[in-house]
This record gives sequence, structure tokens and C-alpha cells, in this order.
Amino acid sequence: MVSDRRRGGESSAVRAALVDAAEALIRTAGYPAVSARSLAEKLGLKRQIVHYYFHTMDDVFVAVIRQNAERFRARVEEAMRSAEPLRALQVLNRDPAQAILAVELNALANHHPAVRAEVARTAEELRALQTRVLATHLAQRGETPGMPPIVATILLTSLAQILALEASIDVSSGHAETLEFVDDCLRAFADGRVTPFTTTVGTVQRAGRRRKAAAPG
Amino acid sequence: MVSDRRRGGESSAVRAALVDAAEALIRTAGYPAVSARSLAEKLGLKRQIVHYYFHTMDDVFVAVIRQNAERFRARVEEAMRSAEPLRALQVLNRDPAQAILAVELNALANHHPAVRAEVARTAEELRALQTRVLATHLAQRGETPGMPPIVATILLTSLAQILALEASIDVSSGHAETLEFVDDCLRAFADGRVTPFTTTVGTVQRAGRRRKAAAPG
DNA sequence: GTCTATAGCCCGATAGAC
DNA sequence: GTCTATCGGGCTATAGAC
Repeated sequence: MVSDRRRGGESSAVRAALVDAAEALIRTAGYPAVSARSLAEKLGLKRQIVHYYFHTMDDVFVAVIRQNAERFRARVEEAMRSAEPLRALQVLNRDPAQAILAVELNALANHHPAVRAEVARTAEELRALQTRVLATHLAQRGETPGMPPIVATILLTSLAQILALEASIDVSSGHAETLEFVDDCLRAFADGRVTPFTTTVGTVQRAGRRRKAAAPG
Repeated sequence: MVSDRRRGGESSAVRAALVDAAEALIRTAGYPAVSARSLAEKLGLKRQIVHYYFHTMDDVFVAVIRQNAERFRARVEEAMRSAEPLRALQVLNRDPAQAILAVELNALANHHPAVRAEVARTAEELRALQTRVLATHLAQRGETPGMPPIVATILLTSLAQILALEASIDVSSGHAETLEFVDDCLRAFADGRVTPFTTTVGTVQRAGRRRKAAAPG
């Protein structure tokens, strides 16, 4: 399948520059704009240089995913040390640049197995990390979460990413209300009040153990 | 810009077949696989036929978006008439085929203004429709929603779409727990019990008017 | 309504020279 | 480590014949 020709090592500065160029191109022009020609051109080199460092173009994308994951991980760890980790995570996941990159890589992953494997691995790892941050924070505050921590992570990150993605294509209906709602929840949580996402009174956990009649209008 | 050459009308069977072929290709091979050649080949015609019906390839994508929106609208209206509209909407938004198409069109929209405009228009319209369904259902049941209806729509559709998308690229951590949680909420709602998403007692709405201390571990 | 012909461009990947 | 040369594809869009 893949030829066993000589390849450049992972420590090369040119290689790193190619990965940076690829990431920038994905964001600004979409993944189909990433070609051996377009990358090499950014460095003032010939297109064959790309094949010296990467067997296939898929390998370039895998390198972009790894680099991005590493940087995102660092940002999550930074958020963890902030005064309000939940809010920091929310802001992080709402980063538009990240959302655009994610949608491009997801589209690519749908039809490129090698890319899919790396995207999946990364997504699972970052989800686990964010879930640990959230669970640790709740535990430190002595809160009983109203749902499993991983569910809260999925809820908050899904919402944040969709909002960022929609904003990037000029869809905005309901965004203001949703951001206000999430903000209310986070503020309430920071103040130790009841929110849809945490409870200290057991109303929500395993919802519906005790029956309550609907209130009259 | 665009030449004023003769074009085929919108009622042509060949045109419809081209749009169907494009939608199928997007799903199975991704939007970059949609070319005049690949479409015409599916009908056993020459590639120039595509340019007879569409000025540009972007116009093909716009037609796919319109056709898909129309079908989705019909499915939402069907959900509206079901016994549990909220659950039906949730299932609808979790359709994997829809999620893959959506991510492809979003990626395309990021860098093609004509496509972006159509995706945005469609997204806004379908959100408004789903919000009406949800609000109507709540009103009929005499429930006071714990959040604005459009916020609930965004929350539920974001979650459903992300879950479907992730499933398509083999990301699954937390999915079972999240689906169970959502299912609990919907079941509780159907039974008229309190959930994180609706309330009949005012605990959640404008969360945090009254202060509550955290319960001891 | 569908075709042929044409123009002008982009692509990944390899072998082997330097 | 970067190059030249080369292979064998791909693409949109047009004009004008039939």
C-alpha cells in the first residue's frame, strides 16, 4: 500500500510549519483547500516536500488533529484552575475558531477512516478530561449533580459547539435567550442555588420518583 | 458573472434526479464527491447536462438544501400530530442520515456564501417551526416551561444532532447515559412530573430568585 | 434537451537526481 | 532535505452543433 520511501522526522521545523499551514487553511478555506501544492506554496517550497514528511494527505490531517487536541487539552487544564471552571469550560467550547475546525474535521472524518479514528480518539479523550474537571469541581463543592457528570459535559459542550457553529454561518435565532439561560444556570450554580443541572434536594435525580400534579394555569 | 445561456426548468425529471443523486452522494461520499461528472454518470448522461440545469455547482447544493428542508418540515409536522410530540422531535433530530447531511452542508456553508445563505435561512425556519410545535404542546397541557420554548428547542436539537453525529464517527462515551437521562426527562414530562426542562412550581424559571443553601453531603 | 469540442485549471503519489 | 520529471487522474464552465 504505502511505499517505504524515506520520510522526514517529526521534529523538523518544516514539518511543523506544514501542519500550521494546514490548520490555517482548513479554518480559512475548508479542508478541500488543503493540498500538497497549497501547503508547500505557503513555505515557498515545491509540492513534493509534503510527501517527504507525510505519506498521504490524510496523515497531514491526523497531525493537525493531534496538534489541536494538545492545545485544547492545555486550555481545559487552564480552565480547571480558574475561579469558575464550569463557566471557563463553557467559554472554551464556544470558541468559534474551534467550532469551525471541528465541523471541517467531522465532515472529513465521515469519509476518511484514518481521520475518523483520530477524531474519535481525540473526542473521547477530551470528553473524559472535561468530565473529570466537572466532577472534581462538583465534589469539591459538595454538590450532588442532578445527572451523571458525563451527561452534563455532553449537554454543555453540545450546546456551546452548536451555538458557535451556527453563529459562524449567521444563524442566531434563540442564541441570546439560550446564552442568558445558561448564564443564569451557571451564576445560580456559582451561588449555590438550585439549577436544572444540579440539585441539592433530589428532585431531579432519577427524575420522577415522586409524582407531582401539574399546576393549574 | 453568470452567463445568460438557456437553462432547464425546475419541473424537469432529469433535474430532480440530479438533485437526488447529489443528496445521495453527499451522504455516502461527502460534498467534494459531488461533481458534474459524478452526477451525470449516475443518470447515464454527459457531464454538461448538469450545467444545463444549474448555473453553478453551488446551485446544485442549494437545490439539495431546499429539497431536504421540505422533507424535514413534513416530518416535523408529522411529529406534531403524534402522541408524544417532544419524543417524536427528539427521535427525528437524532436521525443519523440527517446529521451527516447537516455536517456536510455546514462545512460547505463555511466557505460558500450562496450555500451559507440557504443553510441559514433553512435552519432559522425549521427552528421556528419546532419551537411552535413545542410551545403549542406545552400550552395544550397547561405546563409552564422552565425556559423559553426556543431555548428548549435549541437544547434538545443540539444534543440530538451532536449525539447522531458522534455516533456516525464511532464516538460513544456518555451516549447511553445521556439518552437515558433525556428519556427519563421526556417520560417524566409525559407523566406530568417535574423535570429539568419544565416546572410547575417555579423553582427553575429565572433560576435563583430565592437562595438555597447547598445540602450537606 | 443533450451532445461534442474546447479552454484552463487542480490533484496525489512516485522514482530518482542532486 | 529538496528538487525535477513523470504518471494518471480530476475539476468547472463555456460555445455551439444537432
